[in-house]
Amino acid sequence: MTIAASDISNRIIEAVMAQKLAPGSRLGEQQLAMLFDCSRTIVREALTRLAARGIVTVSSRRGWYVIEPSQDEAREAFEARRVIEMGLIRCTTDVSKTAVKQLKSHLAREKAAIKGSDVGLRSFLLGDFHVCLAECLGNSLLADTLRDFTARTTLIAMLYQSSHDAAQSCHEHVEIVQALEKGDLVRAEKLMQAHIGSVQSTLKLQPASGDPLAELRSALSPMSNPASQQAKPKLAQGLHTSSRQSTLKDVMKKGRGAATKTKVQTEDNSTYLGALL
Amino acid sequence: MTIAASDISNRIIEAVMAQKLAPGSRLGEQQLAMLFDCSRTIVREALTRLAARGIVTVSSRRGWYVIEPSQDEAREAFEARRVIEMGLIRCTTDVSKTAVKQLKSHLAREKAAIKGSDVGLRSFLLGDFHVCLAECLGNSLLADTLRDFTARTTLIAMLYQSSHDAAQSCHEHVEIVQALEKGDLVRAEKLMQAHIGSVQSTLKLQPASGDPLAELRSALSPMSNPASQQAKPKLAQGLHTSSRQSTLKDVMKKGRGAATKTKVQTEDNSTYLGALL
DNA sequence: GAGAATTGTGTTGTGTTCAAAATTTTGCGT
DNA sequence: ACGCAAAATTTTGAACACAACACAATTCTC
Repeated sequence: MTIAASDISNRIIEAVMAQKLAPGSRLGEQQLAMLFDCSRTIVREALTRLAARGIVTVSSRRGWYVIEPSQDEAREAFEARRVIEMGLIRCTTDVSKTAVKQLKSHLAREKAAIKGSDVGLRSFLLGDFHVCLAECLGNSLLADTLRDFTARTTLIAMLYQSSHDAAQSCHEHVEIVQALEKGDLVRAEKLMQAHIGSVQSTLKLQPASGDPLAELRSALSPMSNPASQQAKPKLAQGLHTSSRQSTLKDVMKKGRGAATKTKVQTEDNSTYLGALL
Repeated sequence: MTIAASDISNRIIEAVMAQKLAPGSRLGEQQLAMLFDCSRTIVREALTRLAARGIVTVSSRRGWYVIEPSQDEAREAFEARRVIEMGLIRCTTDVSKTAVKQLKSHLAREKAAIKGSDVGLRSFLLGDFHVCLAECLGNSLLADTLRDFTARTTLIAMLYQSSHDAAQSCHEHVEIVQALEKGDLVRAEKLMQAHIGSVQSTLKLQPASGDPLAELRSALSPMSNPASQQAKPKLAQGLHTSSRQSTLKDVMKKGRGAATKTKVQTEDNSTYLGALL
């Protein structure tokens, strides 16, 4: 079977949740088309869907980019998640055995990922827990919504340099599941509120100061340890790059019709969007 | 300015909320393109967006249709709305003066529409109240989500022949706003729960019986008053129609390039998709 | 006359083309 | 070396053409 639009959008969502695509990353139609070996039409459909879900935006005749939520949007996203997840637990009457089993299985994977070295998988699983929770509580519609919102908050965490600890987050998940298993829904709700709040509180949100240079000033201030770099620039590195496109033009000039079947150097593309593979 | 994809999708959403597009309605790309005097490409983008939002589906090589939620999806949709709207009120600390003012203005429009004769406007406003509420409580992200969910429940109400009364619904809205104005959030939350529950409870959901013919049996049973027809077929009438397309083919055969600018008989199209105008 | 095969028609799926706009590069003058 | 302007390139926007498919109606066969 050939590549479908949903495959592409799913991969992009996953890459976002795995913090492999930073906010503001460029998603060129041509590059994605070459990466997935399909035509721009398919890519366009995938990106259009993602735009409707609020994960990417298109700037007219400039290109598609992963969203960069404003501070206000960040607040709304966290509030939305709090509303949904607390409401979900509140409207739950009882938690089935199979649900608990599934959740515990998920927790096991989280723990394994935290011990392991795959940072992307770790980030993905920590976010996916909330989606899984909604699914286990029997509402796939809310699960889908939460997936989008979780991807959004992941981006926010990247953008505002969240310093939240993975192990702590996982432990809070464990406690929530424990409360759910016991049927203590009130406690579960409180724990969830605290959990989301603790993630949100680690964001470095600037108090809307009158100084527009505040961000630059703090970013460019001399560091105590010059060897270790900040988190965000490291991630964005190699994603924004728009140089080294010598092959791109050559491939396109090759003629009509043949472009589709041409197996272009995937190695070269992986430099830009390898996060999706 | 020319027609944009968002215009089309907005119009479709509004038509759904106004019960002018029944579940299962066919949305032909060509028909919409002619109706909005644009190319299929634009229509396609609009429909793709709506598909991502769960309002329409595309059946491969058969066409685009307004969704027909299953009973399970109906349950999930109402539950999702309950979760979000109750959670929203629960997470609210105080309601601003301007918010109350906006809500009251909305209520006034609702009352006017109920006295008036525009059934579409009435239906739209009754649904839009919930979107407005989320917006007034300061979360446009949830407002957008609620818009989709509300459109969905509107379709469900059409599909399962909800017998809910508009005046009662409006009165319940009034009570909710009153509670919010007083700052009695606990009462507002309870009222909201009751409100959504009362709408949901009027649905004619079949108890999952072992008899697959139950629906047909009840639908085809002899009526006491043969003059008055059921609600749903009346609405769907003229929307599903696929005959009388004599002009469509002629227009398309007319030649290349001229199709875009051709002002085809809008009167004829309005027979099918006039709900969007 | 009933059923199967076939043809016809309409509709979406996908790739390609051309144009417009924005960005980057290049070149020139100071 | 710097700034500015113009050209070249990239990239999306939109239209279009054709292929693939589904459904309906017709015809053919038994």
